[in-house]
Amino acid sequence: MRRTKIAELLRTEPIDTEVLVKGWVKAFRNNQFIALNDGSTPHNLQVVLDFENTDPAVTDRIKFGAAIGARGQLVESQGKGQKVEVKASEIIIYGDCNPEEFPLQPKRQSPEFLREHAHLRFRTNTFAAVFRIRHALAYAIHKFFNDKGFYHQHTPIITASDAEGAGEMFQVTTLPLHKIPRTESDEIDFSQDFFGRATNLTVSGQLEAELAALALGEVYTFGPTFRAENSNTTRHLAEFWMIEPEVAFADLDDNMSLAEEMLQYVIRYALEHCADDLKILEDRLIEEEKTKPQDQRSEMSLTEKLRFVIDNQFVRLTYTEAIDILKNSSPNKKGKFQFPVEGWGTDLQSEHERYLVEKHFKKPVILTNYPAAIKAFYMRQDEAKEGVPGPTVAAMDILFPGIGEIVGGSQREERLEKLQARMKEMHIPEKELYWYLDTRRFGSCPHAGFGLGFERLVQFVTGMTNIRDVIAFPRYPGNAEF
RNA sequence: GCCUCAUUAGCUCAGUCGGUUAGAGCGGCGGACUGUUAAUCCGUAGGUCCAAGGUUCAAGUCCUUGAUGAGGCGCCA
Repeated sequence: MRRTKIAELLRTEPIDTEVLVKGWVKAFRNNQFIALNDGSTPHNLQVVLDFENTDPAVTDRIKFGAAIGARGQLVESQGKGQKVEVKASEIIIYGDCNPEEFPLQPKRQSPEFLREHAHLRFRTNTFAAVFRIRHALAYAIHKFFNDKGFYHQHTPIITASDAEGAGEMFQVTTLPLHKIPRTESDEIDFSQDFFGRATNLTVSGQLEAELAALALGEVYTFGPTFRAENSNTTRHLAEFWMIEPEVAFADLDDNMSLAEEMLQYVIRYALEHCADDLKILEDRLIEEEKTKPQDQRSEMSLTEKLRFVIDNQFVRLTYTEAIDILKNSSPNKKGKFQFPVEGWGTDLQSEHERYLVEKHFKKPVILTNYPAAIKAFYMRQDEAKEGVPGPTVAAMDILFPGIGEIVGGSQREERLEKLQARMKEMHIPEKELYWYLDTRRFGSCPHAGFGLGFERLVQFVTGMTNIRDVIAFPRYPGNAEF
């Protein structure tokens, strides 16, 4: 007999048919009622035993966490709480689960504890919901771009360029670490290394994506990204997944519109396809809120927050305008900011970004046209503008409540001379990036793109406050377990 | 990397001013009940108080150092 998934069974409700279900025991009540979950849905199926006619050797093995199968008649439930249930005629034990040794318990456990048991946390309602939503978001991203005519590109994970300036890199080598070969001038002799040169794990697929965009028109990457920064926060990982669209013949406005449309699309997709999982996470957050003092509770529930983002346009304003708002803000005047807003030219602190997003506008904000001095070499240089004290670039950062920067992007500098001048200023060796500059030499055109931190998106949609809880096996300083 | 806080039973946590035998809820185990919904009821076991050193007649409690975890900041997606 073929196994029916619980999701399908609950969807079609084939009453009075013989079914076979398989899953993990979530609860065993009254020696009689098994709550069974197989991961296909957050909902459990109730399996009812005829306890008087079931071998005690079998019932003794029906423990929280055990893997079992149940064959029987699907019938209308006599109890409240579920429409249907399976009257079991046979129970198959696949895998026992000793409750004295199993770290999980049928009760709330802290995210910190579960993180230490990340190999088992999929079994919890919360994490099962998170990882189903993570999948749905990944799928929605591919669907969004595919339906718009974008081509998914796989960019290299091992790269020889260390000129991207996006952060510290992990070195990749096969040289023996206990006996590193040296040149005559006592430098590490990378000519003996696997690739014949120094290599690293990628910090961004952008530069390669640009090459593809300048032929295929509209492309995106969706791959792992590595940063060897010693970051200890709730929104940084050493290994994370990033989506990087790149569009030919697009300017900064097109870029912002694409990012906004994509974010709203995928959030709407989650609301439409993951309602039950979102409900679990929303209820979890409501419970958590109860432990907080009144003034620290959030005004909106999780789904209200998500609806709000898809129903409202993001605010677009320039860095220069943001500085004005911040300078005149009451926390700045009252000296409430830990870092007072000095003036034009310095980067915004996260408390400033949070003020703009969470207090002033109360919605996602796109900040644009940052000072050139604080942004990357490849961003397009703006024309001088009245009221703007210094040179700016066509950059944009999308800031979300609670998460901060979820997207960072720009229109790219397509003019060869301007790009070369900028690289010289920032001491980026042209020689290493000859291939990047070639796109500006041969058929260059205006183009733009951005990077979306996938885990930050998953964080926002699931309401998980720590980024380490939205990726199965997080990598961060001092931790590469599992 | 910097700052703050934490570490007590399997889990979540309480432990007063340093005082004699370290507690609760949940979970586990045993039993009762048998249409339950994190079932309920009764009983029961369970402790290297993070580690090392120090102060003291006396340390879970105070001090020092370290480890681990959390939150904030920086780096950024």
